[in-house]
Amino acid sequence: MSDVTNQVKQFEDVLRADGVRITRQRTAILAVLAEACDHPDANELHRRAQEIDPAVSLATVYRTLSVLEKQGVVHRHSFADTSARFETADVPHHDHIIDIDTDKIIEFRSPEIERMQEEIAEKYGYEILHHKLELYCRKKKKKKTT
Amino acid sequence: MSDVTNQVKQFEDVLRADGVRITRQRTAILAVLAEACDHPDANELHRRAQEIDPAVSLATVYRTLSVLEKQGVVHRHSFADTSARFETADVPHHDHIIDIDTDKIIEFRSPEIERMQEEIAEKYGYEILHHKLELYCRKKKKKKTT
DNA sequence: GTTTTATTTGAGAATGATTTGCATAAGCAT
DNA sequence: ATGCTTATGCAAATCATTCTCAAATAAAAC
Repeated sequence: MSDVTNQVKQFEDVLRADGVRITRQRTAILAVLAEACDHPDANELHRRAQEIDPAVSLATVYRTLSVLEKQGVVHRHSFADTSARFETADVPHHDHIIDIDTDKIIEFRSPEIERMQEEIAEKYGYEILHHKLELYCRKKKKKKTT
Repeated sequence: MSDVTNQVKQFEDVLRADGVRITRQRTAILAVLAEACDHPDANELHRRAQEIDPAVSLATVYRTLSVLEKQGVVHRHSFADTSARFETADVPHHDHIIDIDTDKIIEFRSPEIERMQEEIAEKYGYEILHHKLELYCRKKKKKKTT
């Protein structure tokens, strides 16, 4: 059984455990999310989901994404774009470098930064539920600048 | 001369230096931004600007905010809300703790975290143009939980 | 201070993303 | 299979934001 199929099953278990019904369209959307290695927006997810099952409407994509976000299965991002972008929440937490020229997104982890975040929150009497760290960057030129 | 008046003049100088015209409505919007200690959205800025000068339309607020952002006079944020929120860029850079229960926003600085961000970007061959660090938090209970 | 000229403005229409109402379809516990 | 409840599709509604265009007005030139 492929990783994707397996992951979809895992997601479905999480949902079922919370009384969320597993429908054809939700399975299709979960499959798309599981195999996406980028950060697609609702429209793109809709396009991809329809390749698996044409009976998926855009409204359902939006509704499903909200459900999945509430269940903690996906994360919603709003980078520089106007539309929200999504990714599965199963991978270990990471933050993002956004290449402002190419829109390419690089994921990175920094346990040290996260430790410091905890310290800061602690200082103000808060606990962190989640956080967002985005570095908007440009490739460094090696020699002469353009 | 009040701090606010003074700051508005400073902003105007920056704009003029770039050939941006100083209009009644822009002055009003700058004044509102200068005295705002929260992070208002365009609608709220519009409401406040109209108290100073009723001849400020919402479209102009949006247009002006775009100009000001381009000039580096304001920063645009998109926290959990749907609408963008703004603050003047004159204060030293800082990041935000967002209280998810009360929506209250606390500003903090961490030169150490910023140093680490630089290291990470460097590792990938990038230079950071700007960044965004947001901690979505909840107040810690002292004793028993609710 | 008046004229010139390019910008800026207000009002509302247009857009794009996301949500919602409602009648129908379909999960899932029994 | 049956019934109850939730999910779906479609289209209309919302929300934030941008755009169009004629009229107003800064700043520059006289």
